[in-house]
Amino acid sequence: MAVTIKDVGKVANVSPSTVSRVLANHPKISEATKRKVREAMEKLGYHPNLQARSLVVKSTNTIGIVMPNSAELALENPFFPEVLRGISLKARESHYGIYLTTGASADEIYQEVVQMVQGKRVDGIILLYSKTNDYIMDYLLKEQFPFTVIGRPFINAERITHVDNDNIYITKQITDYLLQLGHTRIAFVGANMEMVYTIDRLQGLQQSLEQAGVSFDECLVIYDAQLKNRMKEQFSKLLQDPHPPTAIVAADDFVAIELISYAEDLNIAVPDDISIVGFNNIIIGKYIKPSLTTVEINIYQLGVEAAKYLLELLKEDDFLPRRITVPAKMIERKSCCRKIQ
Amino acid sequence: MAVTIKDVGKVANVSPSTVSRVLANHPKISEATKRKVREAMEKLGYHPNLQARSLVVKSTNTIGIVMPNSAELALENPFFPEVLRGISLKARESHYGIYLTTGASADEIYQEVVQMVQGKRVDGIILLYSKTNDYIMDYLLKEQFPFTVIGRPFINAERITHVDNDNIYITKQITDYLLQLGHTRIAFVGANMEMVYTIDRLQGLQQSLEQAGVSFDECLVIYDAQLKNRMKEQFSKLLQDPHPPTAIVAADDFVAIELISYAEDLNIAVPDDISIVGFNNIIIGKYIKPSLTTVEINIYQLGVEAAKYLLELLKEDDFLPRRITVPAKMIERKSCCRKIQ
DNA sequence: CTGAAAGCGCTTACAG
DNA sequence: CTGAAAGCGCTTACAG
Repeated sequence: MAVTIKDVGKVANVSPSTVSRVLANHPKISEATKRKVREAMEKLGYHPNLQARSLVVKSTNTIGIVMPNSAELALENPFFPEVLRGISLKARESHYGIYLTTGASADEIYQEVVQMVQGKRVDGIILLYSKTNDYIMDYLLKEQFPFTVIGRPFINAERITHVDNDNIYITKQITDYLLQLGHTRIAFVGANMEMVYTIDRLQGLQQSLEQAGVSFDECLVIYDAQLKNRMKEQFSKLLQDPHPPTAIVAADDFVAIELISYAEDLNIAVPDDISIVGFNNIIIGKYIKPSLTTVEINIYQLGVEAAKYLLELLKEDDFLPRRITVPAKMIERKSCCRKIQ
Repeated sequence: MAVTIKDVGKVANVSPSTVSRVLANHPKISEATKRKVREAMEKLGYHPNLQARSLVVKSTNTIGIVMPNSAELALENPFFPEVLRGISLKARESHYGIYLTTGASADEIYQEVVQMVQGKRVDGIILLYSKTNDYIMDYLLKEQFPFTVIGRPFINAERITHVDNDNIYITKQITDYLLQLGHTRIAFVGANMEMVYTIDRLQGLQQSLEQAGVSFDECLVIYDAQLKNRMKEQFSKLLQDPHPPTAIVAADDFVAIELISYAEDLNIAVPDDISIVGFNNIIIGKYIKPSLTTVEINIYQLGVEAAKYLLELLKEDDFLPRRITVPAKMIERKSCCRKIQ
């Protein structure tokens, strides 16, 4: 059915071995026979069967990407396509393909990863997120399977190559900024304590407050879990605190925009009554009113670096684990202002 | 190195053939030896090599997804993750994996598709978009390679299984709605004539106008190409028309939101001075002011159906091409109102 | 119910 | 510079 090296060998009057060698552009094959063989390929419309090659060379030239749980709406935000764009760039440069995980639950994802790894579907894996309690990472570590992580591994970080923003530092900067605007009651809304980046950001917040001698109030942290479809309620409750916050650090721009909308409904002015800052710098943040102060975390770059180092790791035997920090930067717009006394 | 069926055969005292058969849960193998073999697998941590299996059964159990050109920022919008969620669901149900195209240009994508197909990396393909001039579709058709399309194929639609909204109809409905609000000067902003869905939507607009005896003005169509970073300029130019539009159909919610923002800058009130309707029903549309009237196109469902029919197509030999229409529905919110005389 | 053999389409020492 | 042979890890007629 499909045309194989045998067929082109027959046409070119050489052995299959020779065909295989010109495929690899082996230096010891004469130009003459290379030409002859290539003509035959052309004529027959030959294309190598990648599966067969993979089987013998024990490498698939594809990298597996583990996406977050697709059941969650986390995917609505543009993190995913953007990081994929970055990964694609590097993968393409090295002629690697991309295989995707699709699981809707942590267990399903785990099963798929095992399949990828043991089924020899991919040469390496990029984990698109880092959770506190991740048996996928444990598994890959145990199998000594090549992988890199976007985010900070909660444990074994020194053994795992990962690329991340300095979430502690950038959130400290943001908080410093809010403090400097006179805010001392600063809430954190949308905290998902399963995600390591949340932990880091909260820590940055606390560090900043501590350094400024402002006490950190646990009540001002609104967790993701409490939020499920009840953000508005939680938000108005927050505002009824005897000492309500005058500034909010939102988990991401989506949360921020939602809060801004509720504020309007509740007759709270942003930024006059309450300052709000988001994360991720989604395009729309520029267009809403007030335009959103946020953090550019360079998602694309996170993808690029994660792929780049995975590929290096696949090439070198003596690759040492490392941490790559992608710069994040506050984008000051109009959703924060000086606290009004 | 890796454990193979030979190894488990040895441990279980059976031939490799038998191991292979219990792997396939072949009915003619006795329960006793099945148990024995499975124990051996367990003990050795055996996992089948999918590559090897694929090579002989000539099927990879993976579907290829052709994404739009990743160079464009089209990916910022949540269409992609959402459609992927739908495809994933069906793929997972049938134990299919997902292989992704990553090309940054049409040519690159074409090369990757050829690789997927000829390299036997995937069993079938889902095209995530439909363009007017698509040599990828021609190629797949010529190769008789199984594929489905999200969107209406511009040519050969009757030979290609595709899933789409009825873009003509829904846009006609939207336009009827605007007409009924008293608008007769209706612009269309962000038209990308390469995309078949744009063509259909424009057609729906025209049909509606025609039916209402309102003349269609070519000048009120603003093309994507003219828009590159100059939407604000184009928009204000549009408003300076002797007969400026009082309503706008935007190519998608992103464009709509951007327009709303510019309107504010230009001191034009939405919806009082100008009504705006978008497409896709992105989450944020609910939260901006004014909340966005838009069209729910059921992206997730588009993905589900595209995958479902691709899988059927792969199973049946006598599968007939068909068109699946996913319902779209206008979501009326606050960005449109009756024309003020 | 199970095994021996051939083969999927390629690569790669080994020889010459 | 090139070919014959073995082998990657599996499946599947064919036989018994």
